[in-house]
Amino acid sequence: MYQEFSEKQLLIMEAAEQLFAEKSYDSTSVRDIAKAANINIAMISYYFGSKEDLIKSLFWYRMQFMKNRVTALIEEKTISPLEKMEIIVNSWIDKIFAQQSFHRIMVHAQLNPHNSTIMELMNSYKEDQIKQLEKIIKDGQKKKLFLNNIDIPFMISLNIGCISQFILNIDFYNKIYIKKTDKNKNLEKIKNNFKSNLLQINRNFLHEVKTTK
Amino acid sequence: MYQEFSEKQLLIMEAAEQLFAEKSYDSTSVRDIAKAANINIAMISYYFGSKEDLIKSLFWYRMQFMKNRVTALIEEKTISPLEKMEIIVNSWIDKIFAQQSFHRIMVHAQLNPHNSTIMELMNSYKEDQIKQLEKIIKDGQKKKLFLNNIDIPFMISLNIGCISQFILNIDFYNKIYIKKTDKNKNLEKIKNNFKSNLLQINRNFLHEVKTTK
DNA sequence: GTTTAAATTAAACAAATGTTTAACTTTGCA
DNA sequence: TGCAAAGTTAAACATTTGTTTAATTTAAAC
Repeated sequence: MYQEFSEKQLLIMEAAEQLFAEKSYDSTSVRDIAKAANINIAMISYYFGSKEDLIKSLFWYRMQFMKNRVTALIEEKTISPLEKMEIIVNSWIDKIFAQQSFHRIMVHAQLNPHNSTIMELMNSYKEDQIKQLEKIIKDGQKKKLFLNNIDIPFMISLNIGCISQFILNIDFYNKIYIKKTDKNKNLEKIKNNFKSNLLQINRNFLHEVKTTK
Repeated sequence: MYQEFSEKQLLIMEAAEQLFAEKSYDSTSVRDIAKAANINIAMISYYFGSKEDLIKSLFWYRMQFMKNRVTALIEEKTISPLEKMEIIVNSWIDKIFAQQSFHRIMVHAQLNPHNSTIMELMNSYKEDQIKQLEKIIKDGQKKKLFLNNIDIPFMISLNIGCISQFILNIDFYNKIYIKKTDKNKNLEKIKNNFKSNLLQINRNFLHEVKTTK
């Protein structure tokens, strides 16, 4: 199932995405979307069929970007399992940072699943993520680089939860940083800082020796 | 501002809580609540004034339970900073596990803030949590037990995010555990397992030496 | 320039929403 | 027993919701 979207459709989808992220799907009316996209209400039904089909299209569209295509990387033999893990975690952070609005909508959809199509898209995405990390960890365990008693479900909820929480409260944490360091860190700095922290956590958990500083 | 609730009010609030957690505040109609609580629609306005005031009351009621009263613990001199940190983190996990439905509503409210009263209740709760952890960490640093360059905002998003993610997807992770260990762990076991994992993470991050096993 | 399809519009539609009304039952107390 | 307050009810209220209609404009093809 491949789908192209016209410019007009993309315009509507992007207006809807912003509103869904701000006020949730349920609290956003088609009239809100029409106003934001500067189009007539009827155009939403005309182009997508219904409000429900609009968010389905949005999920389908954004998921293409979110999905990782890293099966080649995982099989790669010149890169160590630890480096692979770091590449995966980094790509998670990059993608979620790049798609903050959509990520909010995803969290919302996960919290209150009201559409099976969307759930299926998200579950397949989640399972992909888990399989990636799992393969790498098991490979590292086989090579005696990682501990054997790693709690993989925990490790995944640790990573996903931590990234998610940080994104959803980025303004809040930025405010704390300003209060502490007395200067406004820009987003890129915050992101890199976050990355190195999370990677350190993962290395420790996998039993890499801590590089004291 | 102290407030008591009658049995009837509690009945309505608990029915509403369940529905809000399942379908979100916006997707739950007063008719849904009335049906679930087995009362007439008008009773919600009668007892609470409005649907909005109902959820405000619910927040006020549940927040009393969520709030920690541990200032005494923090000042306590016979308990080490590390032990204090573990007590705090454990109490977070216990409380969120005990109030899963309400916790979902809190996450929702955080994602889509639509009421300033609720936001204020939640922010004061969040700030309390942060101050607790911060005091303990700074005390540990002064006593040379913890590293000095601890990123406290990161550590908080790590803990809160990880707990939150785990709770919201507990069915999902339980399914993974069943697939892996081939037996259904009960909730208490899962919780204790989660606790020891998260505490280990925190100890590592604070620079405690890893207790290899 | 005419014709045909696509795009756009304002208006209307039924259904669902939160809240209020006004009538009634029940309860507690003198 | 009588009475006032509290509790409860079904019905009605005005809005808002997503969607459809039917008419009109725009665009492209011949």
